[in-house]
Amino acid sequence: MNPPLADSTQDTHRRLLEAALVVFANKGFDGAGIREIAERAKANSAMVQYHFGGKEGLYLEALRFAFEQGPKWIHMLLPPPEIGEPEARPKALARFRDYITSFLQEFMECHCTGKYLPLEVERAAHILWSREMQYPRPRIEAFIVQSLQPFTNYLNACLLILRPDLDQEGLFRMGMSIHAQVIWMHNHVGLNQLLRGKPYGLEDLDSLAEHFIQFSLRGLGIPEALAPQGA
Amino acid sequence: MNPPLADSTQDTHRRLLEAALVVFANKGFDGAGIREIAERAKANSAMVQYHFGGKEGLYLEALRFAFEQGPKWIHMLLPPPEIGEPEARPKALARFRDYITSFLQEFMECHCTGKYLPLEVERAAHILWSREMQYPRPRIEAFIVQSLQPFTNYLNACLLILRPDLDQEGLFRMGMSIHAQVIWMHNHVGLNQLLRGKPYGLEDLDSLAEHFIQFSLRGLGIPEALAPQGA
DNA sequence: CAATAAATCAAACGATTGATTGATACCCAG
DNA sequence: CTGGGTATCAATCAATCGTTTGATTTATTG
Repeated sequence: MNPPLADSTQDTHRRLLEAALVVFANKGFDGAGIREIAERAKANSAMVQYHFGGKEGLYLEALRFAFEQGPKWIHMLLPPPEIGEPEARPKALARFRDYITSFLQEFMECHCTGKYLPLEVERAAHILWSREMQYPRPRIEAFIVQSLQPFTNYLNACLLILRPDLDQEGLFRMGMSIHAQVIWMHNHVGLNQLLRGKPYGLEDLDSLAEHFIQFSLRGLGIPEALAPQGA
Repeated sequence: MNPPLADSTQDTHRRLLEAALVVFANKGFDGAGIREIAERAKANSAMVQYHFGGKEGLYLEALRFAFEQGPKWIHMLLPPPEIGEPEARPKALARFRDYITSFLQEFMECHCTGKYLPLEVERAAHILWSREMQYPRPRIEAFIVQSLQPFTNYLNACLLILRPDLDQEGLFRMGMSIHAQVIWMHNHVGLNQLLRGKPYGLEDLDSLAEHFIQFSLRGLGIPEALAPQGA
């Protein structure tokens, strides 16, 4: 079945996926043509039906493929502290710093250099991700929410300790204000470049992360939050 | 020429525009069909070529139409204070409050009730706006930046006074962190609803605006910013 | 090697796309 | 009424769409 398959078998499958990622990202679902995708993948257009059951199937698989890239890094972070844990507060503060930094770093590394995939493909994955986040295709919504769950959970766990006085709605709004900032970087690369004049690059990573951290900690109303380097 | 034209003449023109707004918003440029737009507008599909020179022309005009709705309210606000002006600081603070409040109010009123146009059309205008902001079509970029100029200018004028110590890049980042929050509300209505469980409505307007204002003022590092009601 | 299955391909299918055409209805000035 | 410009319409155009087909090549197995 799957494991012992030869090279070329899974090869066109994979090539189609990567090509689809790029073309779908550049032209959208309706704007992209199966023939163009197949041509870029150096495959026959009929292979789309053979491997994925059609254009829609290819799109879904490409999305799944793109979304797999995302939540990997968050599981590499130290877990946020539990509620009753000793030293919970400074730990939560450090985890919060890690979260913002890693989010920005992962995104910018993928966007500026191809970290996991060819640069073009990786960029396409980001574009598809953010596009579906804004206007999820029908039947994708549940998948989107599920893919975002690890992120919202991680941040929420930190906030729960940093601001134990807030109710659920208050926490949600804080999370919104914080996530909005980093996701803005993620979703509006082109617009940022237009407004700023020059694009952000890897060299801006540290200072940008520090800005978002400081702004958010102050916004959160956390008194102890001044040293640039957390534990 | 234009002024003395009869009813039905400009009528189909307008009907086509509104229908295009909705269909383009729902299905994107490539997903939308001329025939569907014409049918919704109760017009012949050939009228698209006659009035707008083709599908692309209709899309551009629909965008222009949608974008005209936007920058109206910002010119109704009191102008931000000049640099040397007396009382510049408290004035800038008040203008900042007005800006955030009006931004959110305008958007939510348009989204929840149709303020200027039929609700469906107005929602479509917002969708088109945010979509083009994220992935501007070729030849649209300049138009986008130009449409956003009044907003960035207004906020920047306030920040320039509230944080005169910051350099250009520092101001840009503050503007980013602030705008990201309110535009997040604007661009991710559906996602917010999914994550929160229930959608935001007009009844949340005041408390939401207050949250964004407080969070941003704290994030800005402004000492005097506590009273809910500004001058 | 032969045989079965999986994978690939060129070609063509029907449907739909945006655009075009030529005729028709309308309106206002002469 | 007549003439000319504007607006609308049904019908049609070539092109492209996603999909299907049937033959062919490639890989796997007995």
